[in-house]
Amino acid sequence: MHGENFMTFAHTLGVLKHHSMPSLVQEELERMLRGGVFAPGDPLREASLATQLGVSRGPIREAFRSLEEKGLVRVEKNRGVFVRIITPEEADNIFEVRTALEKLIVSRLARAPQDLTNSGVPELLNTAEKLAARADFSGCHTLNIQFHERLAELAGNATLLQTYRRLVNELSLFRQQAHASTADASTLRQSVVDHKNLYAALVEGDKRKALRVLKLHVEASRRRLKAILSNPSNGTL
Amino acid sequence: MHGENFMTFAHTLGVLKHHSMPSLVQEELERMLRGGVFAPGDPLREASLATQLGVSRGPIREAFRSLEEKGLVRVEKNRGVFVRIITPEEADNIFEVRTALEKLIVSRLARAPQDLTNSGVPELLNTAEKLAARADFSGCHTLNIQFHERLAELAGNATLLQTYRRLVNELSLFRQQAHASTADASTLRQSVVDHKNLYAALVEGDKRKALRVLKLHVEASRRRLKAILSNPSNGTL
DNA sequence: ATGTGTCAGATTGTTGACAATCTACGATCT
DNA sequence: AGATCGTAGATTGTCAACAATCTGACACAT
Repeated sequence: MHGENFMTFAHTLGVLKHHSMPSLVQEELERMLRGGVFAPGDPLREASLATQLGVSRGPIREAFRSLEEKGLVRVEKNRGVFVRIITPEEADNIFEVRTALEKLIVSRLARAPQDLTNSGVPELLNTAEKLAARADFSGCHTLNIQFHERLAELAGNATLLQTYRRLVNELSLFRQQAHASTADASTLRQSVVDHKNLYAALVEGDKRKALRVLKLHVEASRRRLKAILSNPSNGTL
Repeated sequence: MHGENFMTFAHTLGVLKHHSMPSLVQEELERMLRGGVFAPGDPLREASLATQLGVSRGPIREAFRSLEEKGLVRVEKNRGVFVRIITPEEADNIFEVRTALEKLIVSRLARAPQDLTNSGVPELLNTAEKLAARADFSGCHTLNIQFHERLAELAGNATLLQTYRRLVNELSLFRQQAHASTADASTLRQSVVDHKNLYAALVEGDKRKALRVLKLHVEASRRRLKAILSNPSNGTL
């Protein structure tokens, strides 16, 4: 009880100490953008957001600058900032770069399999498997994304992780825009299988095999992306 | 004469139309950061920069946000923003990611050699060769960087280009910090030779050869980076 | 009808002032 | 002497007001 209070206290203390108002605003806006609160191309009005979030326009404008650099919004001088519209072609570009980074992630991990012990990845995969069986598609999809993110963390290269996150962020914006549902049972189940195979290859330190599994996994994803490209509404990423 | 005036007019018009004050401030600060006006870890004072650049603190703060996201400065709440210090280990991390991107760049170009026609790359390389012969090390080094940048542009993937630029930017900050001189004759000459070989392989569409040349080129760079890592002062990138 | 000019409202761009916080220095106490 | 506290100056964080710009509608001329 006491400890719990202390934890929350320490947490709020940390928030106050390190997170400035603009960065909190930025995080909230990112949540809203990823969550699909805004439609693609929608204008983000400074005044409205300011009153909505209980701050003045200054912090909002600062957050906009970060979000622009992150590729989540587009800024037009004297006109406003808008939710970035990611075309299927751009999504494909982002996807290609992300793939290059994932190759690097897998290469690094296969070279240092000991980093995977006590990483919590097997538990993650088992949970994902259960959720897939239970037909909890949204939850399973979240865990699948977490799997890749976790590997990026474990690769032990901060720049790699940061760059990877940036691209995933942009892709999630596209996913939102494309109304890509995540409710395809066989796709999700296959993803979990791929992930298990990939992880197995990594703990064995078998780099070639890991890269081969990754390649197949990524190609399947890309096919689904291409499918969305040809049929704009309704798809599965 | 008339046309010249029109060009400059159109240019200033474009600047006024698309570049806001904060973005101009940002570009100027980037120039200063890359140019080594500040020492690593130096604080960037809002008030001083504001008067120096003739604007108020608002635009400065907005520019800071972009620069932070770009990885050029570090922001500490209530303490200020500081020129980012890139450790040799971080530089190595950045270098590794950049290498992964360059592989992708080379792969794409080898797959579409027609994009290289009328790209101005051969002229670039010839000029670099002349400058190397003339012992204009700084100029040659600039052209060598332009060569890689040009390839990144020609690869035809906007995300790839943007990500690549970001990493090169951070590395140039490190180069500045490490006092890495660019005045090594044999290194520069070898770089030009590597670049010519790489370009030749690309126009032939020989992907395997291009990747092999790139690998050797990059490994040489990495060796120089490692040398700096062990002997902090004075090195050549 | 089409195009042009003007004007009001809305929105962004910028500024200066004020509040909150940090830093450095010196006074005070042990 | 050394440590601690408190205060003054400097610096960042936030805000509200003002200026510049854009948008859309309406009147007017062609």
